[in-house]
Formats: sequence, structure tokens, C-alpha cells
Amino acid sequence: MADQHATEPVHAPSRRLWVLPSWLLNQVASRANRLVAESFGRPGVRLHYAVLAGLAEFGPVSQAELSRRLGVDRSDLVAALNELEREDFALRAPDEADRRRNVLRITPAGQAELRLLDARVQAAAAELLAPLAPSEQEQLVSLLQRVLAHHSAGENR
Amino acid sequence: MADQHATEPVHAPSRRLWVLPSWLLNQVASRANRLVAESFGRPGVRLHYAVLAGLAEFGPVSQAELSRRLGVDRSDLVAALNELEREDFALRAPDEADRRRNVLRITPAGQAELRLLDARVQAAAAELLAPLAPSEQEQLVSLLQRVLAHHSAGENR
DNA sequence: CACATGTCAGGATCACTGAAATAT
DNA sequence: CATATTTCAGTGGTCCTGACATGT
Repeated sequence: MADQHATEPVHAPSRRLWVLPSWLLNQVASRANRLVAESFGRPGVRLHYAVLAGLAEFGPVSQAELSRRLGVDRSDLVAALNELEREDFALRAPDEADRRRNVLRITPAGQAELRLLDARVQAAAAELLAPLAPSEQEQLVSLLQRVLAHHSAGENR
Repeated sequence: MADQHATEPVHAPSRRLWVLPSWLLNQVASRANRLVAESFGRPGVRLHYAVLAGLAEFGPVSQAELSRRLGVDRSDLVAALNELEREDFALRAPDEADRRRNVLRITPAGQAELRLLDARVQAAAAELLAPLAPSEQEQLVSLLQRVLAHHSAGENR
């Protein structure tokens, strides 16, 4: 016993929260994170993946540049880059033109790792969006992109 | 100098991440959280709001029930309820029928607080979704609802 | 001088785990 | 005994703040 869900479909969520984008976003993001974490095996790889993806796409950039483009704090990049360098997935080199900066590059091993992570992340994404039709998945991504683009417009401090 | 964004629209995000739902969800959820936190003034009220909303809607329930319906961990409810009780917004009473349980109720003061928080949360939501047309906002909410519903279906452990 | 960069130290919130005590 | 509920202690990741030394 101890189960009293007779009429309700297992359990009904709160109508009030169920309509709030902020609540829904956090709940869905939480599910997404769990799926990605499971797919990765070990935790803490989410940021690493983003950094590798950014380096592969933007080519050699400085840490501040990468921070701005990814929307990740400068401080948090430091630890991620330390680990990525230790694993030989990325490397820092002093910028001769502007000696405050480090030039970041992804290594061949990092590119291989990125391809590996890519597959896992996409599998997790597919599982997350499984209940939606392909066109709906694109809609969702498109809507999220527009919201994010709008709110990350004036964020260059 | 030190600003080399000539052709780029300030800075271009990563195409790879920009297409990943899991990444987008986290970024957008982060923005949503910031807006809600600003609207609340003090942080940590997100969970309080959810608890009050749940209690107002579900009537007297146990903590485990509330935890399942909200999708919030049992452990995290404890601290939230401690504070809500301290502020006289909610109260715990032992369940006579099943003495393992607490019966949770929202107080009149809690209902007033809930109405106050409601306005602020909705304002934050409106600001978050400002770049979208009303019909698109509904689409986004609907899509998120379906994803969440699908992934919280078999989650009664 | 003002400003940008990389780094470090630390705090705060959030989701989650594991285990205990109590009751069914 | 197996299970459910409440609670506590603690971990880990992410986000954020402030500060510093260095360079432009």
C-alpha cells in the first residue's frame, strides 16, 4: 500500500509551475544534464566538451575570447584548460603579439576526444528529444537559440 | 585596441554547441535563473516559490508526495520547509494516519507571499521570452512540457 | 593612467548520494 | 524482514565576486 494514486495519472504536476518557462527550463535542463552525465560516464566533462568544441571551431584564440564566445566565466576556463593540457587535448602558448594573452590550440588527441564526446552528446540529445518529432526538435532548438541570442547580446563586460 | 570584432556580430557562438539542445537548455536556464533571482531580490527563493505553489495547489500532502510532484529531491525540501516554517508561510504537522509522514499546509501568510512571488516570477518570464511572439512563447512552453512529461513518466523510485 | 588578460581564492546555489532513525 | 518517510552530512558542478600581477 502507501500508494494512493488512484485517479491521478501517477501524479499531476503543478499547473502553476507547469506553465512557467523558467521552471520548465530548469527541469528539462536538469534531465538533459543527467543524460549527458550518464553518457559521459564520469562527470565534469560538460565544460571540457564545450572548450574542445570551441577550440576546434574558432581556431587559435585567447582565453578571454573563448570565454566570451562560450558564455563561460574566465575563472572557470582556467581549471578546465589545466586538465585539458594535462591530458594533452589542448595547449597554451604565449601570444607574441600581445604578451598578456595565451593562444589556445586543440591537439590531434583533443580532436579525437572531441569526436568521441560528440557522439555521446548527440546520443544524449536524441534521447532527450525523443518525444518530439524531428520538425518539433528543430523548432525547440530554434526558439531556444533566439531567446539566448537576445539575452547574450549586450553581455560584453 | 585589443578589440578585433570587426566583421563578426560582436562574437559568434559555436555552431556545434549552438545546435545542441542540452547546451542551449543550460544557457537559457541560466539566464532565466538570473532574471528570476533579480526579480526576487534575494536568491534561493526559487525553491520556496515552487513549494508554496505546490502546497497551494495540492492541498495537504506529505513531503514525499510533494517531492514527487514537483520533481524536487526529498533532501532539498527539508531545508526549504524549515525556512518556510520559520517565516510562517507553511507548517508541518504529524500525520495521524501514517506517523512516518508530515502533513504540509500553506498558511494565509504563505498564500499572500505566493501571490507576491507569482507576480515577480511572471514578470521575469515575460522578460525572458520577450524576443518571441506570444504564439511562439506558447510553442516553447508546450514543447518543454512534452519533453519533461516524457522524462518524468517513470520516475517513482 | 585606464584597461585587458590570466590566475587564484572563495562563496552560493543547485542537484544528487548515502546513510541514519523511525514507522509501516 | 522489506519498504517508506523524514532528516542529515557531504560531494561535485556551475555560477559568480573580488582580488592580484602582468601587460597594453
